[in-house]
Amino acid sequence: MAGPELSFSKHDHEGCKSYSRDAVVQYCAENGLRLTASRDLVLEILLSDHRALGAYDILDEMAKRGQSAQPPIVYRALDFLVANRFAHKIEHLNAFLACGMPGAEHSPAFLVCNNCRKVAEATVNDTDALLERFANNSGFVIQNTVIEAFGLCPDCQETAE
Amino acid sequence: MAGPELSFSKHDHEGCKSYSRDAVVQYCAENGLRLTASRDLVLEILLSDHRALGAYDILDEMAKRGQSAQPPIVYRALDFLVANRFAHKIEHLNAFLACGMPGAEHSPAFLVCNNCRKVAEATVNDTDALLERFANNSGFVIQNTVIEAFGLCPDCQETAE
DNA sequence: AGTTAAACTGTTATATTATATCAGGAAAAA
DNA sequence: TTTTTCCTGATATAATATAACAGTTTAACT
Repeated sequence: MAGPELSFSKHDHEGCKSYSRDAVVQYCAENGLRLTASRDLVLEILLSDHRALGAYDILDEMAKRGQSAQPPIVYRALDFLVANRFAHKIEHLNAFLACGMPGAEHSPAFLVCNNCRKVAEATVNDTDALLERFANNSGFVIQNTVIEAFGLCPDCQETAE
Repeated sequence: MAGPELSFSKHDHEGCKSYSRDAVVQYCAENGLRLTASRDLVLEILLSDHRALGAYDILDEMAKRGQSAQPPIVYRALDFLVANRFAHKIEHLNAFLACGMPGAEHSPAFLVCNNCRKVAEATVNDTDALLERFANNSGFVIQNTVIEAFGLCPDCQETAE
């Protein structure tokens, strides 16, 4: 397993955001995808923190920014972002976050803080291999995986003490 | 990873059901838990197949059996069954299934068929170890995991051909 | 047994998450 | 410039899940 395990650490988040957004813009250009205004806005909101946001949280944030919209706008944007791996859904929370390696073919795994909702993303080749082995034993063919671990991030462990 | 990878194979399902239900009854007796009528009914419905059912599917089935009820009845029963590991939730589907090793302390992983919704359950000590290692690197403490793989079971692969 | 406390049920209402549908507009392709 | 495709805007509604509260059953205690 490998990945930019930065989410829980202090880091240059402005750089982090612009790096990710640039990657999305480039990927769209190379693949004939349209990063329209509403998609870009939702992406921008997700990129503002390494935290999982519900669709209606995003709607609230859009309203705060003077760009209020109806649910289908957000869900369509999220469908686009998730389909192209610019964002991921945390199934257990029905919440979304921006991807750490936008566009790249990968099977993500997540560490999600139960307290602050911050999320660290990693790729999970080894875990995948393990699931693959189990699947092969049963003759099952895996198409996609959901791997989410919940617990406490370093900061929230301290707070709890 | 190990587990009773029977779900996709033909097997003595009557035996399978009664084995599981007996295990639940015994566990409840040993731990002062009450398998009340509504909990038992929901368990019975879940045990009828190795398939994930939505809460409202369960309500429909209760109605068919002349035991119609309101949503809170089912959600409370599911809360009880899941809290005591007699059932699990497939997060990606918002659906539930009976546990293959009721009451036993375990971190389950699932293979879920996208076509027929059948589910095989396994325990994932190795995968857990892997997530643990990643978590430890980040100073994250895992409390629980969601591991779900989606794809095609052997039968549905044949059908698709 | 009688009393109390705890846990469970039944019911209504409502919150939360997500999608169907359809008219219209912008962008790209032909 | 016409056509087609994709995207938006808006309304309505579907699907999933919980809050709240009165009443009942069960268990625990005396």
